[in-house]
Amino acid sequence: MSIAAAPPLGELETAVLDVLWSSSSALSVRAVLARVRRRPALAYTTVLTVLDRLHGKGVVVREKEGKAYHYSPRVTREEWFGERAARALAGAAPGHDDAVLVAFLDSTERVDPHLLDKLSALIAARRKGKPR
Amino acid sequence: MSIAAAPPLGELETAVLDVLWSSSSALSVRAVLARVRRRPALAYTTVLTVLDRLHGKGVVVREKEGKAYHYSPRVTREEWFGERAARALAGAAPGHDDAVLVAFLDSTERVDPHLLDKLSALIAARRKGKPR
DNA sequence: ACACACTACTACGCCCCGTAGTATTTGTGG
DNA sequence: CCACAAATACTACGGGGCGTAGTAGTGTGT
Repeated sequence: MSIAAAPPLGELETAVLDVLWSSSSALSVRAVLARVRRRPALAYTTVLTVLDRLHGKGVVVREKEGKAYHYSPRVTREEWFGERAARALAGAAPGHDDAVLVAFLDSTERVDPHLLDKLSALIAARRKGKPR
Repeated sequence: MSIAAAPPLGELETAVLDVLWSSSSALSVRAVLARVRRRPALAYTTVLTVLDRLHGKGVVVREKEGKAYHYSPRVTREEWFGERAARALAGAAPGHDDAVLVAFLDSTERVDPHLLDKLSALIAARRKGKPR
């Protein structure tokens, strides 16, 4: 479990989420506002709305800290992207042969040849780690 | 090369693309209309518009076949999904450590444990094939 | 040349997102 | 315990994409 559905996010939403990911602790609206560099600067309420929507989507959690809410991501950046990639791969075709995987490897290699090495290494390690 | 940016598609657009992928040959608007089962049935022009937009996005190609255009996907379903997954993985973090990959493997395993086996096998095969 | 089929252009409502103003609540200092 | 500042909640609006489709234009066969 972990991520429900990972809804597609807008550009500002992603930027805000990125700010949260970059912080080690939960942030208030004002803190997020200060860290999102935009020209011209966003209104306080704009950031509030974005955080609220993110909260509504279940992407971030919040808790009252004194008088203000502090927001933090519900999943790590790694989980977020990892989940996305896995979904893209698995959602390709339920009955799929290996073609999708081959295409995936092709694309991945094109982007960063080292990724494949890391992947196979990690898979191997995982097998050793929990050989069920 | 191959895919430019892979824009996000709507639900109907995906369905239409799916019809094209399911066909071995290029299809006319009417042919697509016949294969997209919807209740109530779509209008001819609706399918036309969707195909036109897909064409505008560079997702499908078309060529005149007699008096009508025949449409076909520009990339295979495998390339499409493979590219998506690769992008999701690589786009995670430019300076990324292995955490994203680990998360990716976790999610993948959760969805279909066999995928990991296939992946490592394919990577291994690829190394043999072109041991550059 | 004319009918008919196909394409191109135009349109409209809905929903999401960026953006932000206004109204309401709430914590805290005095 | 009350007023006030700060934060939140509610509301809004324009733009863009998408589902949906009507109407106008164009080409081809007979």
